[in-house]
Amino acid sequence: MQKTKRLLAIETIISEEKISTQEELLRKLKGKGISCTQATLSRNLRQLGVGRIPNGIGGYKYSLPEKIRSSEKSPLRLNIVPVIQDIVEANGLMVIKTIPGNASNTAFFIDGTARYEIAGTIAGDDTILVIPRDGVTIQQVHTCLEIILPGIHEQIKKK
Amino acid sequence: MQKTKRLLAIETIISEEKISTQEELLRKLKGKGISCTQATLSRNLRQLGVGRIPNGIGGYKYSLPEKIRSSEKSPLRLNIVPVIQDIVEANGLMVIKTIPGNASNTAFFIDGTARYEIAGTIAGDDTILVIPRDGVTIQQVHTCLEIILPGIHEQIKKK
DNA sequence: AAAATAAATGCATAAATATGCAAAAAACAA
DNA sequence: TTGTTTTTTGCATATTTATGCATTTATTTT
Repeated sequence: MQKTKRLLAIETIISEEKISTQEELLRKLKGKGISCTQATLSRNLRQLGVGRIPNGIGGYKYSLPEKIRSSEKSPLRLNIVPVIQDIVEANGLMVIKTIPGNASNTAFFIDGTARYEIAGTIAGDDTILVIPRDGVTIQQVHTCLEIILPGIHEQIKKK
Repeated sequence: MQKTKRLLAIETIISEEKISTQEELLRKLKGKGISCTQATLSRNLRQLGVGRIPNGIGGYKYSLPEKIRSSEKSPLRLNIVPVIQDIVEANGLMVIKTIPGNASNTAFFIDGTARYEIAGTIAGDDTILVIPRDGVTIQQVHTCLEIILPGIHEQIKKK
C-alpha cells in the first residue's frame, strides 16, 4: 500500500523543513518518488493531526501535533540517548538494548512520541521490542528513531 | 480603536470554545458586539499566532499558540495561584500582591503567557505592577487573569 | 491645526484547502 | 478463487482562507 509510506514521508518532511502549502509538500513528496493529489494530502494531514500555524514572519507552516514535537525538546530525551546500547533487527522487528533497568523508561518515551511508523513497543528489563506498523520497513523505523532521538545511531557506533 | 478589543475577544473565544471556521468566529464576535470582515479576522489570527489544527474527530479547530496554551497546564501555575493575596487597581494599572518574596516568580509566569492585553509587568518583593496594553481596560485584564489563572478571583475572595 | 505618514479595514477576488461522489484498490469471507 | 465489503484515491468542485488595492481611520510631525 502506498498510504503508509506517504504518511511516513509526510511526517519526516514536515519535521525537517518549513512547508507552507500542501502544493509545496506535494512537490517534495514527488521528489521522493511519492505522488498523490492535493485532496489525498489534505486527508492525510488531518489524519496525522498536522496543523497549519503562523510562522511569525507573515506566512504559515505545517506543524506536527504537539505530542510529537514536544518529544524533540523533552528533557527525557537527553536521558534516553545515553542508555541505549544497541539496536538490532530480527524478523522485521526491531530490538533495542539498553543498560539494565532502563528498557521501560525508554519504551515509554518512544510510545510518547506517537510516531505513525511504530505500532507499539514491549519492554523487559534491558530489551525493547519495537513493532513497526504494517508496511513499515526497518529502515524506515531507523529513520524515525533518528528523528525522535537525534544522534542515536552515531552514538551507538562509538560503543 | 477597535482592533485591541477584537484581538482580546478572539483570544478569549478561542480559549473557551471550539471554533472551526473564521465565519463561525465572526458570528461569535458579532454576538459580543464586535464586527469586522473575514479578511480582517484572517489577518488578526495570523498576528495572534492562532493555528488551525485537526480536532481528532474529522474536523478542525483554531488553537492559541503553544506558549499561551501551555501556561494553562503549567505546573508553575499550580504554585502561583496560592501565593496571590490580592488584586487591586490604581490609575488604570493593576497591582497584584503576593506573599513575600513571590512577586518575581509570579510576574515571570504572567509574562510567559504572552497575553496580548498585558504590555508588561514590574515586580518587587511582594508586589507586581501589571501594565495593560494601550486601550485595554482593567476589566479586560481581570478576564485575562481568569483565563491564565483559572479560579484566581474566587480564591482571593475567600481570604 | 494642518499636513504627512502609518495603520487598519473592507471589498473583491485569488489562492489554498476540504469534501461529495464515483472509481479503483485492497482486505476479507465464503 | 470469486464475490463482498472496506479503504483509499482522484476528480471536480464547494468551502474556506489569504491578499492586492483603494479607502478610511488613527498617529505623528511641523
